[in-house]
Amino acid sequence: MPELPEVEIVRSGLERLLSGAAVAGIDLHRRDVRRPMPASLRTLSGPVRAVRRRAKYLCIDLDGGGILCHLGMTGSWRVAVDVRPHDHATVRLADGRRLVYNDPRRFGVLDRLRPDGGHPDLDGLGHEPLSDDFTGAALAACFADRRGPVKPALMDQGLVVGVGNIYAAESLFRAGIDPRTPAGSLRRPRLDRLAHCVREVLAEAIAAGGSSISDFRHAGGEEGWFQHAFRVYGRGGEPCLTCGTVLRGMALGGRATVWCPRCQRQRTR
DNA sequence: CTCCTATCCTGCGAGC
DNA sequence: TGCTCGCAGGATAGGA
Repeated sequence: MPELPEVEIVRSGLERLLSGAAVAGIDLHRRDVRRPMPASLRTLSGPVRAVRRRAKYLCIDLDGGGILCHLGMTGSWRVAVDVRPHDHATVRLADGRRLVYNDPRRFGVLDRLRPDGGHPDLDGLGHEPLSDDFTGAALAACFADRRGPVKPALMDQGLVVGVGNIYAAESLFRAGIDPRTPAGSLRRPRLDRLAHCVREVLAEAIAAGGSSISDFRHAGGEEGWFQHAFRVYGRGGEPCLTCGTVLRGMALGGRATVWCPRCQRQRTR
């Protein structure tokens, strides 16, 4: 479910829900998700100062710390009026509402932020693709000496954050770049284009409310619409919507990858 | 370093 | 209808 656009939509939903709210306490319903959830989370309380996103992480800032959350593949937050399987933690608000973290596969992370809002998981992350410093020049510096394919490089959170399997495929299609192209072989004009296309695809996805695959929903239960705009993701064997060529698929870096052999090239011709 | 694979876990759809 | 298999938005450890 969650790549940068989906996490950003969750963030803005939580921001709206938590604006002016205060945390009364946190209940943990099991010991761990992907990692152990620290017992010190239970002692957090007080007014919500901010709801931030960094990479695919959510940060709920409270005085003296806060909550760090990564949604993994299947994490979600909802205002609970019921109890469901895989509810792993409950944030009790002072007004009586209960905000519940649910995560069937338990690939997510819930941890406590330091009082300064930092966390070891937030160190060593790469460029935010929607920030001004995300340019072809930045990509050139990241990709230098990388001989592996560009798609896994684009998904490496130490280089560029927030881009996962869907948006990597869609961005490379839009940029006309074959996902197998050695990252370090790409030159400036194409990297400028790639940076531009990544930014454009992510921004459009946010505007469309994200991509609802199987279970992604907004905090209010609405679906996103960007899944209807996919040009290549999940379309292996089907015709390219631009040129009609049959889209090709193979695993890259262990992830399903689809591209158009005609529209996407390793070199410009 | 870089790169590749396997792994964590549950749910769902395809195919038999 | 009911079963098994493969695969899924992510991240990381371990080996080559």
